[in-house]
Amino acid sequence: MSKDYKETLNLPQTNFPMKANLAEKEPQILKFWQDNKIYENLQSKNQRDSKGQFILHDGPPYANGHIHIGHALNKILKDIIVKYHSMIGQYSPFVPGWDCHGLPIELQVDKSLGKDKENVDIFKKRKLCREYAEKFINIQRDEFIRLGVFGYWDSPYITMSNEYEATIVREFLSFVKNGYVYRGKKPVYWCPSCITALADAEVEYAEKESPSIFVAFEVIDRDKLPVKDEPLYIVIWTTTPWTLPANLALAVHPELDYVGLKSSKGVIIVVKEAIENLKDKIDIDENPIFVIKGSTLEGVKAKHPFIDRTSKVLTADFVETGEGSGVVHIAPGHGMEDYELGLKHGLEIYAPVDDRGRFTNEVSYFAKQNVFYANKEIIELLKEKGLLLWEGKITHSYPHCWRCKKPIIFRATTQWFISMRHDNLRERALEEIDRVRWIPSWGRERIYSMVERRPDWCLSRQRSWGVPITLFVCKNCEYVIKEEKLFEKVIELVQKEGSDVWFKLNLEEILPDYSCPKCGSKEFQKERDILDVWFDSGVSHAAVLERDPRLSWPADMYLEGSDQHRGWFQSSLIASLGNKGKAPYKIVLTHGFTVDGQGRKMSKSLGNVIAPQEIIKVNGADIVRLWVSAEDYRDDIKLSKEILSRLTEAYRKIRNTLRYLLGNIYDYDGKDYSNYLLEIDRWAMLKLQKLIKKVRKAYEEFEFHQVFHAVHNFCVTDMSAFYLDILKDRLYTFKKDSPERKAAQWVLYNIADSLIKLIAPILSFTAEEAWMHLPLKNSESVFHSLLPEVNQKYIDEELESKWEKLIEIRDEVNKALEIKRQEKFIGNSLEAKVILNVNEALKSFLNPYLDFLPTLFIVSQVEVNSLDSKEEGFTVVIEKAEGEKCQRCWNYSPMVGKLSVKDLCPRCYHALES
RNA sequence: GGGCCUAUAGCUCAGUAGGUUAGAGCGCACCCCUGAUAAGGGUGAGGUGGUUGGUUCGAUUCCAACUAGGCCCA
Repeated sequence: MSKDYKETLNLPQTNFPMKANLAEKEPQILKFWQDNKIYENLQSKNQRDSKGQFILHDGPPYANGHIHIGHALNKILKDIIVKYHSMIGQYSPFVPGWDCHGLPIELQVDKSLGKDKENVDIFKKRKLCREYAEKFINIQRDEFIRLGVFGYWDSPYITMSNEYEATIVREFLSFVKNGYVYRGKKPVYWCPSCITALADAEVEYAEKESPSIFVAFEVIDRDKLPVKDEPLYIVIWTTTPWTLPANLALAVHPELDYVGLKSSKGVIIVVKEAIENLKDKIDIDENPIFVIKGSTLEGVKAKHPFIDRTSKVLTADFVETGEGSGVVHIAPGHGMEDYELGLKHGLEIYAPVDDRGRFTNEVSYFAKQNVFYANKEIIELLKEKGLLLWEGKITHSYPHCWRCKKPIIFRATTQWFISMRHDNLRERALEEIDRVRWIPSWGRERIYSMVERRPDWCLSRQRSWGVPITLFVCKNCEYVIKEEKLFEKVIELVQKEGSDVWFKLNLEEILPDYSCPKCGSKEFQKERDILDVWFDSGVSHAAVLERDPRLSWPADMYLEGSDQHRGWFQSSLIASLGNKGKAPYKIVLTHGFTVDGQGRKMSKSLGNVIAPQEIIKVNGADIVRLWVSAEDYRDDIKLSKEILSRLTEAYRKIRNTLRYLLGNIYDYDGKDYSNYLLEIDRWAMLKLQKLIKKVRKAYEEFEFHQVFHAVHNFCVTDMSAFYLDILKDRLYTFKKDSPERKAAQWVLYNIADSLIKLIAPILSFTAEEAWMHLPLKNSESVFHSLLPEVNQKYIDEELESKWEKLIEIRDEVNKALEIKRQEKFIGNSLEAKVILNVNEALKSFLNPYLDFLPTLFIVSQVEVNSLDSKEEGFTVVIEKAEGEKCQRCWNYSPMVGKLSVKDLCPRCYHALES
């Protein structure tokens, strides 16, 4: 019976466990980071001996609900960037923030108040909103921390803090002082029953029956039209007759063909496509007497059907042929498109309808009537005037109030705006857009075209939970008070007490006996509207970048989902441009949205939602982080069970590679053995340099999926399947202190050290855990070390191409071995002897490697013979290895049995000599 | 309906500045090992490059349309 030599081998030893058990391990590492102030120390270290800085400004998530996978994606991407920059020695502080004001929270609070919401005063309501936001800030904070995201979690920025609110007010008033802010009218959703403006989120669409009528507008000037004596009409179609009193224009599509049709009333003009539809409704001759382009109708004047007013024909691209007449009646005070067209052509934003949905006194015939009831009478009047061509009913989707469920109206009300024209704001914004680096590059196109055609920024909301518009307006002449003293005082008060103070503030106390500089009146109205929340987050550059001593203005980067081209990127740009004249960011990086395995959006109704909390519980936060890094974020980001399981496999491979590296350097002494390297060791060092180069470049260019693929490939192909497999023999069987084994350990240490650092920004928990098991390290946390640099000494193109050739030969040998294995001729490759028949060129190439080839192929013997012919390449023959199996190293050798210890080969025999 | 974007093996990604048989890793199948062992190694099978047209001697790579999907508007 042979002796068990296992004890004489140098097998790997490490406490770094194979099984990650991340769900349990990660909280311990979090505690390690907290207890040892790893993040804080990192910041002060990098601030002290900084190699530059990189400021990534956090876009504040809304403090409402738990975080979802999109939040996780966003914060982890930011974290990877911040950690990378920290690990190249740059000062890269991360101050997280939360967006706290706004409708969704107010609605939640309203909901919880139930019927009480009508009676509760504004201070109480705002207090409840504040508490609601606070609750979710705390929840989300814990969830972000759990993901391993580094940052100043104890001192984030909060848009409802007194200081932040003071900045909002200050920035707003600065816009006022600089002349950007004006009061104008704009149609908003309005519920006449609840007597309030509604936000988009409060509008529900439901089926409603409405009148459907065709109305004739008599043409006054017919110079451009080939009709002389007959009456001539332009026909419109509408389902809201009540908007006719506010009609100020007619719109046609410039590109479409319009026709003149003979009818019993005279000639009517409609779009050509409408003939089919109209022939059953109106008595017409289907053969047009003329055809003209919509554009030629532009400027034609028509008579309002029942009001003494002229409506001019305008052209607009939004006109459709659909069910109507191809002519849209335009009431700028009662429709969004109408409004924009009205603005463009300088029409009055006219909406003679009061809070309760009744016509005002200026409307003849229908004053004081509810608009919906007036529909009928308007139709009657049109009939009387002979201008109603057809009347019917239509059931269509119509907006309703989500509270009272009644139909709502679109009604122009007075709002506050930032003018995009003042001081060339729009042009300057476009110029700034071109100075910013957009990643991906199409982001520039997207925001550019949005800014190019966006309307003025409507700043006011008729709501409670937000920062008030802190202005007084003269009741008599609408003059807006802009006294420096007043502004200063308001800012000071908000800074001290928060923006609640506005609602109890009295003008008399600040400006006693003040009278309007314009009209002398002493009556002033305190504005009750609040600011759009986009203004809140838009000024974060001023509230945070500029004022937080840890940060500086402008930011190097803003990083959010691609929806923010319309949102925060734009509000921040405009807010910053108005008061500072420049964009608050140098780079804007956007990512796509999380979708399921089939590329569909995640939604509760589809049941394809995967919560980050679930992944953390089952797989660990590092798997979430690995997912973020593995996916190309510029596109939509897919997440599915299968993707997670693939990632978990990949994670295990990386982890096990680390474990094996650590296991084999347990007795490494830290000395430099680089002079004892074998050629394969230099090859391994070369591969490591290539990896470092590739990974650093990928981080630098924000292409993290390249990091994942490079690292994974390195672990699988270069290490596990090749270098580490070949190295086993040397590590296990050579004398513990032999220079060959020590040289291998020196290489493994280099690889382990570098690999841990390279993955740290992504697999932060695992990297820190591995770092704890790395001997001879010089910092307590991996994050206090710097990423490895490429060592040019090991870049050797010639070596690389030589080894490509050797690996090619090895692949062929493996194929031959596999055939013999399938035939059961051999099992373990060490049972084989490889005979290579090679041509002359290959022979001289292989000559220096003759002794090394068995190691390379992991076989017991290799014989290299010359090919008889002058053929290309080589052939491989597999035979059984000669001699007996050494019981220690398992290599076969004819010498086994010939030594004093019968079951050992000479190499092991000598290795065991003391 | 409009703007921007995406579409390469079951999965995640490469790649071709248009040119011979489109790559990698994972997964899968089969085999080996049992001294990385809820590990490790080997071999192999997988792609009409979303669809349809066009430009070209030649297109996965350029153009257009369509389809599917995403974001933002209407």
